[in-house]
Amino acid sequence: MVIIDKQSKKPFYEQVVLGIKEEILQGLLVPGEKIPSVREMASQLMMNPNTISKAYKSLEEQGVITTVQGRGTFVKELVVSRGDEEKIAKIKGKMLDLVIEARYLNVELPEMITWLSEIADDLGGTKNES
Amino acid sequence: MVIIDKQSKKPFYEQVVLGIKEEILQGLLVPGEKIPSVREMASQLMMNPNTISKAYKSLEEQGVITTVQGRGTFVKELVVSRGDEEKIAKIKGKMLDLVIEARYLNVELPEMITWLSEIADDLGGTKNES
Amino acid sequence: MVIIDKQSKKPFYEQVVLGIKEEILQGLLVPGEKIPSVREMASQLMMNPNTISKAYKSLEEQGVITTVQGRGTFVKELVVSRGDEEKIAKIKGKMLDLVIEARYLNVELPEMITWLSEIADDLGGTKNES
Amino acid sequence: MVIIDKQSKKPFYEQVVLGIKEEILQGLLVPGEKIPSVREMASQLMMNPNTISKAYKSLEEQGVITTVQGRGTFVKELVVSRGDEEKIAKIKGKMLDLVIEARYLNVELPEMITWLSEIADDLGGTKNES
DNA sequence: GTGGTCTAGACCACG
DNA sequence: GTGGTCTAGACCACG
Repeated sequence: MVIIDKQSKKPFYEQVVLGIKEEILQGLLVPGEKIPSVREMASQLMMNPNTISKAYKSLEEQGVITTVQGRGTFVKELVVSRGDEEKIAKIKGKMLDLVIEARYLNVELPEMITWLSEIADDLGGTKNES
Repeated sequence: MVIIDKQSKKPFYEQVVLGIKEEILQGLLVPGEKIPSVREMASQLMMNPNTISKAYKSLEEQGVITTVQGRGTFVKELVVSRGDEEKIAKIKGKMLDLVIEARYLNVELPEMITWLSEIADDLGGTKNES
Repeated sequence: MVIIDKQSKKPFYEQVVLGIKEEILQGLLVPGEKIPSVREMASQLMMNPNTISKAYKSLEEQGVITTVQGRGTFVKELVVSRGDEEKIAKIKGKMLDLVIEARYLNVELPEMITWLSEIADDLGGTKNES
Repeated sequence: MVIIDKQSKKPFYEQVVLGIKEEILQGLLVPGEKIPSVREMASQLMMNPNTISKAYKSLEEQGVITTVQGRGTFVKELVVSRGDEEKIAKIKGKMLDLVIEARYLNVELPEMITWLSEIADDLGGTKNES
């Protein structure tokens, strides 16, 4: 169940997108599985259906889910193909920003590596076999 | 010299803030050193002085630089004191988001650790001696 | 309702900041309560929205209010944690300045203590129960 | 000897004005005493003579010192006559601002009264007899 | 409708 | 010349 932080600066729809991706990586959602309809999800999370719709559209564009008219929305096979070097560069850039901010909070490299490992554990190991 | 990506989603003033913090961590700017005036920086980066002013204000609030009475703006002594656990938690959260996105680009943990190390090198190691 | 003294040397946005803090301490604004939008406040006080925005930003950085995704701005739970000795020292310094000026207006210590008490009363006593 | 904090936000000339008033209240400077010339003071404090000049002008307008052409600058008799209710109201207003800020740093009334007493002691008691 | 960002341009105090 | 404040007005993302 995706959790929305209403206090967060991150837009709701982005939180939904990331939350679903996280559940897939964790194996809580498996390929082929049906996810709640826009309206169901909206009422579950107490949010505006438009917001959920926006999130689902984004996930569909990213190839993470697929919508079948009148049937529902389903998790797609997780195929990740290395390739978009531009997107990877962006992530690296964001990582640099995080490291800069962390330094100013007196957090050093070894600790950040520990964080990474913990996060990777949370997501179910390097290889995610469901 | 701070570089601004006019295409980036990140606000200009935040890019300036991060850019200056980066230069300090790299030792390119040292405590006591004068940084360009608001107007100079604005013309260098082809931006409005108000935008630079906003960045400098933010840096001052964060204790990174200090402004002296019509004389200019200076880099402060770098004192980082562990403490703000709330901010640290936020960074951890952003790290999780990055890892999720990275996974979908087929980037795994070992590679991200390598990135971290490279970034840390770029910033001059754990202890930054100028 | 915050009152702005257009004659004052104190910047408008600082007056707004202090005015809102005062209303919170007085219990006129309670945690969770929505405060007027930037535009509303601007038109109420006959000021430019940018000025109000600056005040709200400052209050948010100070942890006094919080902004929620296009929904508005809300008063945060009032948590004051002793700690920033540097800021406390600054206030002490300002108090010294006030005492010096007061002396030159023939106002002595007992009278200033009376003022303090009156002010504290106005703010609802030591413990402010809403 | 007046001390100037070059880091302070308070204008240099105001620091000089307050510093001299403080020394008079403390009895370190007594009526009739000659204070250093603008140039002397400027070199002592390592400041621009224009800044000292501005401070002396302000003190003269306030009736604190008097300048005799070719003779020098002297401390005047300390006559404080209650009267300017407007100025007193301003000080009260600033006191309110200080109390608000103090509250947000978890400093309560009794502590502020202690501060006041300490400050009054530093200035040589309620009645300053030299 | 909400706040966030940015530009343009003006005026000000300080040194 | 320096930064600080303010207005006016524009455009944007989010919900």
